[in-house]
Amino acid sequence: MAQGTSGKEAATSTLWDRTRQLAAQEILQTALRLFTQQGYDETTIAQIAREAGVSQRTLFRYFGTKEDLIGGSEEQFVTLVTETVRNQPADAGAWEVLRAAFEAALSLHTSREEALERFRLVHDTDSLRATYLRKRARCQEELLPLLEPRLTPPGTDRGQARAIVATAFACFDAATATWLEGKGQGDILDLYDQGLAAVRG
Amino acid sequence: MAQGTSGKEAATSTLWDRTRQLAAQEILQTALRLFTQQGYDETTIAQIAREAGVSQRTLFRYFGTKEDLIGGSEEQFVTLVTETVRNQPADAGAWEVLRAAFEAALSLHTSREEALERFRLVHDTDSLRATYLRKRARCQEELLPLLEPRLTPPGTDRGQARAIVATAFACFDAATATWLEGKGQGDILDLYDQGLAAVRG
DNA sequence: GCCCATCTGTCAGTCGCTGCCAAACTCCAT
DNA sequence: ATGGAGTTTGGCAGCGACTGACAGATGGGC
Repeated sequence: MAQGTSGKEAATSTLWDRTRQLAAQEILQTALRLFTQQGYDETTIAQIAREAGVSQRTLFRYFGTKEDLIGGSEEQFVTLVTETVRNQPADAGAWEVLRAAFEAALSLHTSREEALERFRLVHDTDSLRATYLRKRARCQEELLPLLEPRLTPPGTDRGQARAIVATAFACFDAATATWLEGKGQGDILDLYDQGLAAVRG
Repeated sequence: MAQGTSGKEAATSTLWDRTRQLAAQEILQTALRLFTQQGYDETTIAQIAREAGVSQRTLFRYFGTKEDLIGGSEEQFVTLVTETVRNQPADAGAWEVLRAAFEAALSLHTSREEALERFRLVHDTDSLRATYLRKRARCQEELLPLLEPRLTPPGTDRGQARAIVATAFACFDAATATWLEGKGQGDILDLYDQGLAAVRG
């Protein structure tokens, strides 16, 4: 497909999978480059496929959706959040657990610059923002049963649990929005704490 | 286009506009009927246009997007919320004002059944849910400057204001979700109060 | 009745996305 | 290494949402 790989060190899996992974990476990098260069909506699948050296059909087999080309990180985000919550000590409260999950999720990004770029792309592109919000909503629903046993007043019902989770995510979103507005100044988690403090008096 | 209107009482505007409005209503009713009958994604624009007696092109001239066929109510929702907030007494606090806005928005629905049906459609259809969330986000941003002078601790900054607005909407969403889960039992506003109480408790 | 403005339908085209089929490829057994 | 089995790939045709352009119909003002 692309250049022949001269090196042939032993790999964990078959040569096929390695090629596959390489192709996926190539597609992803091309897509991200074009998105940041000329915008998401202005970049067509055809162009990405052409520049990545694959057919449109193959591209859609790797990533089922155009949004998936940038949404992979969101998928990671969701997975990491739920996983972190699951692995938290049993005596930790709901708010505490959620904060830890956000902290873990934020540590995914390699650099401030990369995080800023990606956040801005999602924040400014309507369709991407919509997809993110959708995934976030699903994540909240998944978190619900995990958090119910951690709620401090035992009389708390499902509806209230939902409100708590929704609030945590809302404050996280507000924090990232403010962080973006300030061009990446300060720490998102600090902004999250400040926002939550304002809410909970 | 459709049947000739035999009645010709004096109207506020020209006959043209009246015809226009009638056609729009016809399209809207047809769309809503088909959506609830066979689902949103399973209903094509072509089908709506055919059954409403207009061309696809005309349909798109009336409603720029398929989502607009059901999103009109959301547009109303957003408008009413911001307008209510704007007309609130100057000494009312942010939380108070937001609650009043939600209450006003909920009074839009004619009946519990209709509200239930529409909420469920938006809640269960991914694309519609995404569009609703997008509009909600824009609404939050518009509300921000209106609420900043109403925040009780004067040292509250923009980031914290954003968190408060986001939390209010999050709790409202949680309330509607819980309301839907309970098949419309109880009052959404009560659920909202309970959720917020759990958050701010 | 006539002209102008507006609206409407038709047509063609773009873009995201999917099903289908034949060719190319990797892998394994012989 | 050779053949067969299972995957993967690319090209093609097609669907559905949506848009621009053009020609024709329609209402309003004279």
